[in-house]
Formats: sequence, C-alpha cells, structure tokens
Amino acid sequence: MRSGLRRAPLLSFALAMDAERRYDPAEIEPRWQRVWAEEGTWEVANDATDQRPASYVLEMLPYPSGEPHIGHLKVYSVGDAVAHFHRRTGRRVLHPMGYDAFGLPAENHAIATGVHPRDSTAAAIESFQKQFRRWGISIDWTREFGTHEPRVYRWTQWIFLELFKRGLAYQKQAAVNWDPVEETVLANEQVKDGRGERSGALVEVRQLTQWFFAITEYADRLLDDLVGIRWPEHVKTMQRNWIGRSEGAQVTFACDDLGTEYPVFTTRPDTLFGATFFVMAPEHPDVLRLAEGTGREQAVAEYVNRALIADKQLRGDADKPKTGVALGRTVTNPVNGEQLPMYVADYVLMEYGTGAIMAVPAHDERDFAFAHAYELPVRRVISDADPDGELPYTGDGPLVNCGPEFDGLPNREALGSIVSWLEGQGTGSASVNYRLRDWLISRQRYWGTPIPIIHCADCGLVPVPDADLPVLLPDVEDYKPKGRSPLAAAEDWVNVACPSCGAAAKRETDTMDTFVDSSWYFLRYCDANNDEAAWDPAAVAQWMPVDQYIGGVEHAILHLLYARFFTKALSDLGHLPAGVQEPFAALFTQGMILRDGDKMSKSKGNVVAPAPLVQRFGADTARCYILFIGPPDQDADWSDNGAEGMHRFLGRLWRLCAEAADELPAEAVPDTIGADDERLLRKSAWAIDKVSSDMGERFNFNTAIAAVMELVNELTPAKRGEAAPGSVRFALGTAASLLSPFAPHVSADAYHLLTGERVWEQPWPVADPALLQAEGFELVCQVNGKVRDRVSAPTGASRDELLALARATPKMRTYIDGHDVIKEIVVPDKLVNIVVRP
RNA sequence: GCGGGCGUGGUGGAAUUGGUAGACACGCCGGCUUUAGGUGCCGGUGGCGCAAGCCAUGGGGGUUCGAGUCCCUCCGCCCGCACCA
Repeated sequence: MRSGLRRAPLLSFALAMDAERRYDPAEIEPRWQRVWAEEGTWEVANDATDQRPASYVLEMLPYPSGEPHIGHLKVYSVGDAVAHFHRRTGRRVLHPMGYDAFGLPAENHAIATGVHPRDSTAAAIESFQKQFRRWGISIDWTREFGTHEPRVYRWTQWIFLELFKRGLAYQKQAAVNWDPVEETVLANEQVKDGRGERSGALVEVRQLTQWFFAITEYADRLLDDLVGIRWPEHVKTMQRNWIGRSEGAQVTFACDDLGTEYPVFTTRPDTLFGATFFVMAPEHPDVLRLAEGTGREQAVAEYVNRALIADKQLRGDADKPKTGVALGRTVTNPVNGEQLPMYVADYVLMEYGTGAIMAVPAHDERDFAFAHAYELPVRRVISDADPDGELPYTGDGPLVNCGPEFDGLPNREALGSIVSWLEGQGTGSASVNYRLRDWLISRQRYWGTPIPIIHCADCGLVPVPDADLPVLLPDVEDYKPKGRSPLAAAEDWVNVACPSCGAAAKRETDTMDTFVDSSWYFLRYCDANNDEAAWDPAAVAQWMPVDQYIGGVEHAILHLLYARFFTKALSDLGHLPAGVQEPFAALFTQGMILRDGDKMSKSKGNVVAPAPLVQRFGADTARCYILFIGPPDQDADWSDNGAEGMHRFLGRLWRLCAEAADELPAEAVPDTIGADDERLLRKSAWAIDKVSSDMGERFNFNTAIAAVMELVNELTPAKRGEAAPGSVRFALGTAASLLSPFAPHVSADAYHLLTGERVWEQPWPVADPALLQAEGFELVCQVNGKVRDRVSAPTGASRDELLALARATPKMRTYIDGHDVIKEIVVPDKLVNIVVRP
C-alpha cells in the first residue's frame, strides 16, 4: 500500500500510459525471431579450432503429415531448453532439424486422392517449418533436409550398397510377415500382437524373397554396449529382451530310419536324460518326409495344413491347449541311446532355434502339458527338496536318473559337464541363441528409397554403380500396391542394361523401409550439405555421438535399435571414427500429453492443436506450460486453465521488468545492503542453484520453472519492501535469465529492457555461495517424532545449543516436563527430536 | 506368466541422501483497485474440530527416535515381452 500511495499523480499517469504496454507476445515473439533469423544466431560451423566443448542436442525427426501436434511441441520444447542451456553453459551446440519424409501415410493419401506424395509431403513440411519458426525453436536451419530428397536418399542408397558389398545386406527367401491391408511385408519389429503396427490388420505368413540387413551379426555388441550409454533403464531392458540372448547347447538327435540328423537348441542340457519325446514345428521342412511310409502321412499333412493357416496370434497363446500328432518315427537321445517318439506340434516355432526341440516334460511346463495330453512318459531327472514333489519342476537340485557319471551332481554344475561330454562324442556343443532376427527392409510400396540393385540373368544381383546414384524414384500413374511394388509398373524405369555385362536386366522394384532413412539421418546433420560424400568423417568426429537425444518411448526398439546397428556397421566399414560405436550417448524419453486421461486422437475429437494455442497465448506460454505441467518423462493431462495461468505468470514477469526499466534507476546492487536486499539476493541465488541443478542433473523443468515463479513472487512492488533498485533489477534480470531456455522470447525482451543486453549471449548465472548459505533456519522441535514447535536458530549451532533452544519453548515444555527423556536426536541445521517415556 | 513403472488435496504436481507432507500452479472463496468487461493486486484454501488437538501420501503389517521415501504383503492402474525350448 505505502508505495502505491506515495506515488505522485504524475507517476500514476505514466502507469496508465504503461497499461497500453502490456505483455504482448504477438509483438515480442516475431521481433526476436527476426533478429535470430537475420543474424543466424543458432547456426554453428564445423570449426575444429573452436575450443568450446561440442554438444549435439537432437530431438527425433518428425514425420511430416498435416500439422504438428502437441507431442511435437513438447519434444521440441524439451530439446530447445537443453540446447539453450548447453549454449549458455559454454558449449557450442549443434541443434538441427529435418523430416522423415518417406512413408505410408503420404502414399495412402496419394492412392485416395491422386496427389503425388511429393506434393503432400512438401505441403506438410512447409507447415511444420512454419510452426517450428513460430515456436522460436533454436534450430540451425542451414542443415535442414528431408529424407525424401534425392540429394539425401542418394546416400541412403550408398549405405545400402556398402552393406551389400560386405554381405550385411542380402536377399533370401524366408517366411515373412505380410500385411494384407498395406500390401507389403513388415519387419518383425513392426508387428505387434500379430497385427501390422500401422494398419492393425492380422499379418499373414508368406514365403517370399526379400532384402534383409544382417542385424543379428551385431546382437552381442548391441547387447554389450548398452551398459555404456545413459539411457532410461526400461528402454535398455526392452532392447535386451528384444535381442533375447540365451545361452545353452546345440544337441544333435539322429533319426536312424532316414539317416537324418536334427539339431535342437536347449538352455537346459542338464535335463537331457529326462527327454522322453521330440517335437518339430509344423513349418519344419522335413516333417512330411518323416511321416512318409509310416501310415501317418494324412494325419500329419492335415495337422500341418491346419497349423499353417491358423491365426498366428491364436497359435501363440500359451494358454491354448497343446495339440500335435505323432510322426511315426523316433530319434536317438545322444546321452543314453533311447529312442524318442517324434511329434509335430504347433507349440514349437520354426523361427526360434532350429524348429525342433527335445521335450523334457518333468522340467518344462509346455512339454509337461503336451505329455499330459498325449499320455507320454514323464521322467524326473532333477531332485526337488521334496523328492516326490509336484512336476513339472523348473528349479535347481541334484541330478537323478542320469547314470552313475552324473547322478548327484548339482544340475547347474552338471550342465557344463554334459555339454563337454557331448562335445567329446561329437553330438553337441555350447551354443547361444537370439530372439532377434535379421531386419527385413524390403517394402512393396512406392514412397520410399529405391533399392539400388539391378537383377541380371547372367550376373545376378548387380549394384548400381556409384556414378549412377541416386536411383531416382520414377513417377507412376497408380500408387496402389497389387502384391508387388507400384514401381514395377514403370517399365521404362525397370528395364535397364546390366552395368556389368550390358545385357537386358531389370531394376529391383522394392523400396526400403523408412526406418533405414532414420537410421543415419543424425550423421548427415553433421555435414548436411556435402555433395561429395554422405559425410566427412572429420565432421562426424566433431559432433558424434549425439550428447542428448530426445523422443518418444514408442521408438524404444525399432528406431533406436536400428540406428545403433547402423552406427556399428558403418564404423566397422571405416566410414565413422572408430570411437563412434553408439549414436546416442544419452537418451531422454518424454511422456505423452493426454486429454482427460486419454490419448489425443482425431477420432475422439479431443485434440489440442498447438497452432491455435500459440496464436492465443504466444509460443513462450505454450512451451512453458507444456514443461510446467509435470515431469517431462511422464504422461501429463492437458488443461486449458493451466496455460492461462502460465500466460499470467509470463505477463507478470515481463511487466515487472518493463516497469523496473522505466521507473528504477539503472544502479548496481549497492555495497551495503539491507534486510530486503539480502532477502531478494538470497532468493535469486537459491533460484539460480535450483534451476541449474534441475536443468543439469535431471530434466525437472517443472520444478525449475516453479523456482523462477517463487523468485518473481518475491519481486512484486508490495513485497520488495525497502530493497534498493539495483537489487530489484538484479533479481528481475536473474529471473528473466533463468527462464530463457523455456521462454526465449519474453526472456530476451525483458532482459533487454532491463539491461540493454542479449540474454542468449550471457553466460549462465552462477550463484554466490555466500548467499546460498543461510545464516539462520527454523529449527523443527519434535517430541517422539511429532512436530510440536518451531523456533529460529542460527546456522551451524552446536548440538547442545539446539537442544537447549528446543527444550526451552513453552510448548515443548508441556510435552517434556514430568516425563523421562530417553533419547535426544539432533539433526544439525534441521531438527531436534526428544524421545520421552509416555 | 515374466520384466518395468506408477498410486500424495477438488486438479496437475512438489518433497536429491529416511528428518517440517502438500513447493509451484490450476480451481475455488473473500477483499481491494480499476474498468464497459476480461485484466491487475492482497489474503485464504488437505480433512475433522469452537479450540487445544486429532487424522491424513491405495489397504494391511514391519524396521526406526522419526517412513510418502526402506522391507513384507495385498489391491488397483499403465507399459513392454510372452508356447523363445
């Protein structure tokens, strides 16, 4: 009240005039964006002489479709905050942007409307560019590209050929996942619960010749190198599970009738003596041959046919009763010569291991269920604590029924001995199996990078010569896939001379999975305008690996695994500095923005679009609110009111700075300070410390922003008290400075009004340690662990002093007097707890 | 089934190592100023109770002087994998 009443009439008049100078993001934001664009503020050179540490901050590149949605606003708000913070803490920061521009939605749109995917993609990219600029994201736009541009996919093709030349890209016939809606094959990673990830259609298994990348060759390295990267533990776990390494043994069972041998993979060679039957997958190529001449032919053929056409998902259900039929043959158990009856059953999968298993019903639940259903013998070979305990028993114990050589050995020890024994006999060896399979990259679709291979009747698979790259995507009339790639219809394009022998030959018509494009785009940013090479290794050496990668957890397996594989393979091929083995040194996965607890989706009609939001409140408000709503790695529920609150806060900060710039003399913090000065300076130091640690050590932007709010709350004219103008200006400047990674425009404007300086050119503030050290604190006084009183006490007071203070207060006396004190606990600078006998 | 995460006011959330539960904000209530109105400013706001106080972090139990935090157990929600031999 006092300061308000003291104001002269002239000042109120000035205030009334100021009322028109309200916080106006529509004016502020474009003005600063223009400065940054004209000066190329966020551009960074590949300058090896720059002594500042390099920092590569990258958000997952967007798939350009329609308009950016709220998830884009979140990921780029998080990434931009990191980029700004890194810059202001003395690093030179690479923060680029591009577009994952090939893909099915644009192509499906083309099928529906006839609009070329190139045109719809260009339109989407334009609207993304517009929004990103409108949001004021600090991007080095000189490095921008789309993966659909020939100058980029030329190098995607080059990488393919490099992998091809080293045998890491190859063609094979295999049982593959066919999506009947998208009419293309899919990688295993793109099939969820037996359904195509995009279309939701049940996938069919087809035998087709397709292109693969040999990611399984890198299984162990992909597994081992997870320990060295700073990724969320659950993402690492998902990758480990996906790779699915298991150690065990390969054991060979011979079928003497046919003179054939069948290896099986088992993680439990210690149970080999307990094998009582043998099972093959319905897809196993020998199944029909085995049944031949046994009288079982028809039963087997019927079972196999039924299994092959059955729903893949239903078949995979572990609760489904076990079914199968006998093959009428036996195999020999190599450890004891027993003849084991052979079965075909759909609980054995062709894709894992060898497509055949030894069945040990006593110690495996699935084998037990099968044995139970078909009344097969069950033989215990591992003793339980209770020797007659229930079977199947999957725990550990000493071996029984395994012959004099192994009986009595603890099963885990016996495991090694049995494998050695098998090795000696030539019937088995230690072996490792993976769940991971090679990455199927062919797509029978139009809008992707053409595979640069020519099929020649004489020469076979011939790589397109480097001079002929890029193989440009031809224009076609009809984008609709008809069980083959739409490219096959472009006959002028398909028919070429073999580069090797000159004879008539045909181009490969499949395109690559778009995940191939996103497996190396982060390398291209390092040297985005290089026409001579995909990148200069020296440029890559300056920036890679990405210091902070940010994106959605939905890519935990697909993109993040493929990119790791590419990085290792390209490093092995000598195209990357040897030290670059991992693409992303640190990963942050942001949560989704929900609406009323639900995912936003057009069909639910609960979508919050960023554009109207930014239009209404400004980019700073939208960005800050989205960071303030909760910890960025968690899902968060959207609230319109919350955005309004953030807008009020930014307005208050801006107004306080503008008023201070007008009304308070531009003085420094005085040498001798009063209590109110000290309070503001201490609060400033506290906020600097809090924001710095929230930014640097964790990504707690919500609490960082809350700390700035607390600081600003101390700075309203009514709360400033007698603080000197210099102190107020310092504290306001600190608030603007601390907020700049989240709200770059209003911070720049407020800071400039206050100081005439550019906030983004200022080093990150450092708290004065003397001001962080409080000189007094509120001593919490407890009796039996319950708070009974609080008194002020000097920092660093001794144990006895604190006890004396606590015991002296009247309230404490009422709880202590007349009771025996059993124990006194003192936590320095915090609390005293006096334990009394009740 | 296996693995991981989560559960705190009317709401979003805070509480770095066990030490004042509910920072900051939304919403709501009251007041002031100004206005045509939004805006702005000040104060209040977990529940019960007149108060002293008691109760409160999904439920139950435990360890401890002290538990949102550690342990056991149960319930609920979310995510990933799943007949992987």
